[in-house]
Amino acid sequence: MPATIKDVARAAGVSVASVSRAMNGAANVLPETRQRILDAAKQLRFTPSGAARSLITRRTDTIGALLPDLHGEYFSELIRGIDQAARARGLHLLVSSSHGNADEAAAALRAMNGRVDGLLVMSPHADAEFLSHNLPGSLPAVLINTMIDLPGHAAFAVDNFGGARAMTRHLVASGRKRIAFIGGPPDNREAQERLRGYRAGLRAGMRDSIFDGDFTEAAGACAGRRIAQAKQRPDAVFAANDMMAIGCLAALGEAGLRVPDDIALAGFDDIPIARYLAPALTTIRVPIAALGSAALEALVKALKTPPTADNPTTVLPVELVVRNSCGAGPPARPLPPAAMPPTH
Amino acid sequence: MPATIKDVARAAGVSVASVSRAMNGAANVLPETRQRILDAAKQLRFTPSGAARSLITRRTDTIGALLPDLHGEYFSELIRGIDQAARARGLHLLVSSSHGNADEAAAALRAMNGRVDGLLVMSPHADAEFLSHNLPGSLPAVLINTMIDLPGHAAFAVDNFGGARAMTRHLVASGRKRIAFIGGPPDNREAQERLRGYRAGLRAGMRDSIFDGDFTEAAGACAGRRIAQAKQRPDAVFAANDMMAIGCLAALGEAGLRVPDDIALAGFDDIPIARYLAPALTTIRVPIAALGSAALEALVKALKTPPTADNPTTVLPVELVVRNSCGAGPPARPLPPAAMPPTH
DNA sequence: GGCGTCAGTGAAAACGATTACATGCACAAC
DNA sequence: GTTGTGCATGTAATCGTTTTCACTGACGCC
Repeated sequence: MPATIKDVARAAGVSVASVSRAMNGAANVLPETRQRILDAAKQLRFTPSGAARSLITRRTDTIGALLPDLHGEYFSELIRGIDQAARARGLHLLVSSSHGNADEAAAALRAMNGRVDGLLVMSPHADAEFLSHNLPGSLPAVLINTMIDLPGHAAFAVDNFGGARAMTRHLVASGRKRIAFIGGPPDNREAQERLRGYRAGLRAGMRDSIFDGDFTEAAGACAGRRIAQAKQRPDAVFAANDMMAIGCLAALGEAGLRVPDDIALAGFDDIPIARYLAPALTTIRVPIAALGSAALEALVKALKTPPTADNPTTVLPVELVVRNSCGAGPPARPLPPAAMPPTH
Repeated sequence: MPATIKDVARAAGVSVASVSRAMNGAANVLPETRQRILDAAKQLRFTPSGAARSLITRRTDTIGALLPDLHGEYFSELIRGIDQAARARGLHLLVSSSHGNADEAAAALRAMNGRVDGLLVMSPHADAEFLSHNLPGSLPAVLINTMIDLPGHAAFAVDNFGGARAMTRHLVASGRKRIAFIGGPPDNREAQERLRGYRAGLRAGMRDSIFDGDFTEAAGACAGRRIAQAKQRPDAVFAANDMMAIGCLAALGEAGLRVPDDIALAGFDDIPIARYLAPALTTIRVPIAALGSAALEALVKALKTPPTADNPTTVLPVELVVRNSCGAGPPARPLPPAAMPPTH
């Protein structure tokens, strides 16, 4: 049972009001009294209860993040970006993840009520109807990587379409004639956008050639094997994400194909592994951490001026990173980058 | 302004007590009344305030995690393990990270008071004195990766010493004669333990050969260059973590040395990149996610039976993963693993 | 000396839930 | 008819803060 403000008041021989004033640095407290209170507080190891405080102040200094999954690089980077921006603002982070179905997601959403000042929502279940039914009260929320437009809520996404189109055009421009595409999960928004971008990037007259995938390495390997055995073998493969490109690379290697000489390979995401592969993977760099930061900044803004009527979905630009796996990259192996902070 | 329990009570024509009972599934509520209340609640989109509720129930169903840093694989895996165990227990996660100094860490700790039921602490500042001064009240806490023994708190760590010793012994056993070690930051607990393990693993009579490092890729490259030029060149390098091994590998390659023929290379951590390097990196697999899960489980236990007097620091075993970079691994490139869940 | 000003402090009302206790009612038993 | 029992419901206390308002002296001014 931690000490309460009453205990401190009693110990210092003052009222709880004075303790509150002294702790929060209000001006109108006699220096001597303040010192007495502070001493008592320190001795009792008093820490104000966040629950009680936020009940009355109606602020929690916490923002909630509803995330789909905690696996892999993507999440790690995203939460890093969010945390960085949050810390700069003195905000805490309440995370909730991996909701198998809409009901779980709804429960998570409701559990956040009264514990957070705003919400960052990135969930496959977060369509307009879901949110309008389950968002408690008028809690400010910012949407991440969802293509829906919900009035009153800002939204951020990555330019999956533009990136995929740029990559496809790059492969076309470097002389590849038959470009295969390994797709992501059919119900995944980002996968859909990347597929769309791939199609848009093909030159008029080029036939598309699509292999099923699900963003996993195993799916990439499976597609790679099929590609290696295809009658009219493609001379380039564009995987909808880097993990599938990795799996594909292994399969192509097993089939005796050389990358990039026999066949070019490209991915999407630029996960850290990408530059260490042999050959280093040409891919699209996605500013995941920036996505998180931008979303949080927007949320903070929405916290101050609640009802921003319009909500343009902000699309963050991506960057084509050309490495060796498509034959057009720098010849040498990558040099180590500038100093990085220790990992742990 | 979200609807409160009073609004629901008024709408349903009952008292707040009945609303509370209906919402929490208490038995003694007339089915008809309950339905009326539930309807009103749904229509008003009522969600109980977490702050108010936890103020009176003295439970938050949330645990706080005080982490040193959010960079890289290590954190990502740790929080994944924590989250997984937490979700299985119906607990939420409040994360706080990157405290440059002890004061910031203390502030973060105090901010958690009243918002969490227990604490997972992994912080360079978390020594016995810091905790006994700043841990609010008698908040249950579990320590991660700190070597201190704090009465009343369970602690978990990874067997850095045993792992480093096992790796060194493996290199010795495979015939390497001069084994160099690239160390981590001198003030880092884990780095110290790994260095100790390296020394313990050398055969009697072998001289140790230590190069400074700081867990970054750049430091590994720097050490690699010095190693390549050494008068009595080592025939094996053991880097205190994988990132440094990666940097070292690049530097050795630039110097014209072949791994593992001219020189063996080993790392520590088994980050995902490790198996994709050319050659694939021999390393020590660290069960980071399991570390997080185990710590959370222990915390949950401490929540139920508060004052467990004894607190043996539980050391989680690590695993030697032999790949090609030390010359003793399997010849082929790794096959893709079994299916993995999508990353996003 | 009476009176307004002001600074320091305390008393008490919030905040939104839970829950112990009281109340009222219906029904059965005597 | 009185009383006891039990159930559904309401009343009010409670959690630990912040904050408004009232109070008390001290002080300066006329």
